Amino acid sequence: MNVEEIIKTDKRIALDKRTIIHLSLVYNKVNEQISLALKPFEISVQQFNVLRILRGQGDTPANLSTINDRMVTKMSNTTRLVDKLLSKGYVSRKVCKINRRKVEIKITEEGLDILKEIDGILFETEQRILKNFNKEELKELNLLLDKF
Amino acid sequence: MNVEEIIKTDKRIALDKRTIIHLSLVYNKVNEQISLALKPFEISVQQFNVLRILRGQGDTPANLSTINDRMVTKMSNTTRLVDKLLSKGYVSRKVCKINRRKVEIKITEEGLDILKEIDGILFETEQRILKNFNKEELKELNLLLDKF
DNA sequence: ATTAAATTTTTGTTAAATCCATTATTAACA
DNA sequence: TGTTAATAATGGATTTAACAAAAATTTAAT
Repeated sequence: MNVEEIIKTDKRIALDKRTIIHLSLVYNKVNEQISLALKPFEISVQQFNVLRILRGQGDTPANLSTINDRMVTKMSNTTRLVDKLLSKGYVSRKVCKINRRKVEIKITEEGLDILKEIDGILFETEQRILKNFNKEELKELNLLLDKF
Repeated sequence: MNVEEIIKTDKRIALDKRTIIHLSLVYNKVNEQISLALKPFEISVQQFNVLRILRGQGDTPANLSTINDRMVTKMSNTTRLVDKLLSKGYVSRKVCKINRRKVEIKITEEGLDILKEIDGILFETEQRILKNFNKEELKELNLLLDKF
């Protein structure tokens, strides 16, 4: 991916600016491919992420703020994201007995099933996205990303 | 930024998966800071990008597909993005005489003025976002991003 | 010249994100 | 205990995005 070519400019862009544009372009591209991979399952990247978080929780039910924390997204949205997953039968929700302000959200068997299906496709997609990298380069990239 | 810490997991994540999650986290963080910097100007990142593209065009007016090309976003949105900028007086739009399907979009003086204002703030924001990088690291990062 | 095809932009519809206020419950504490 | 503050989640209103289809115009083809 060549930044200047994509945004069709002949001017030299300052390294800082270029880095941030570069990052956006790459993220867009990656996101596009992942959305596409999820499309047959009629699930959005966000919904998928919530499911993944819930699976990660094991038997411990998660409440909305926990999900929200792990998501870097806005709470008000998370409520409705969970609504969507609920209506698809992928999660269950009930009020927490100990603290009735909280809700306990758990992934259902159906949720686990669809995640299992998605896992394979997603793995392939990730491989494809990263096909030009060797292991060392990936490590290096992760180290650099840590600096943000 | 430590991935495992942010998404609060103790499991080891495969390098490929980790890279992609890492990228999303970084992008989100960056985007958040830039949106915040633009907020006082009541302009969205997308709108700002359009303005920047138009400034890059100099006197050559751009049509919608040109803008769209340089944006990695969907066309149907671009029309309405330009509508917004038009209503704020930052761009002008008229039908192209030679090919009446096309529109000619140009940035106005007001548009240039606000861009000039934003430039400074954005520069600071970029510096802040990248404060942990030295020049070599940025170059390295850009090289790695090219591999996507 | 007439019709079909392609290009460029717009519009309608629906879904998703964002902002801000509100409700419900619990915690703090004078 | 009663009052205020803090926390957790929800809901309404508005923007923005995504998808599909339509409208307007030009190009190509017979």
